[in-house]
Amino acid sequence: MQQETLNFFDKVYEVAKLIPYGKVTSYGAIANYLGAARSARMVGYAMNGSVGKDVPAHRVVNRNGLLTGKQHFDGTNLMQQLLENEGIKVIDNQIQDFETVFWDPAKEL
DNA sequence: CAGTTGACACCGA
DNA sequence: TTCGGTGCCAACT
Repeated sequence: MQQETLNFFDKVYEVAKLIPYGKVTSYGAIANYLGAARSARMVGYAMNGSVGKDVPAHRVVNRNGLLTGKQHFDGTNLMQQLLENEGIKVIDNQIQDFETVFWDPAKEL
């Protein structure tokens, strides 16, 4: 029952909220699922307003599995702490076994 | 209304 | 192989 009245941002929020516990995805994967593979940057932009949207932005990382958006979080290593809290190994802002915890919306959905 | 920005991704040196 | 620069697309100022 999705309304196409949703903007690109809202669509990103919807997908982000679908990310299962202990899993992560990439901006490009979400953009690809939305049909805007070249708009990966927009996905990150959308996450900027994720606060108050119940969107687990900490589960969204770049193609390299690197916590590039960590800086946008409240403090400093909050994003990394959240991921580790879900069982995801993160070392120096880099997700370990990225392929193992990777969740592709276009593939799972 | 027009210009700049940006939590990325890809290509080339 | 590592580093740098360019490209894309929609939102934000």
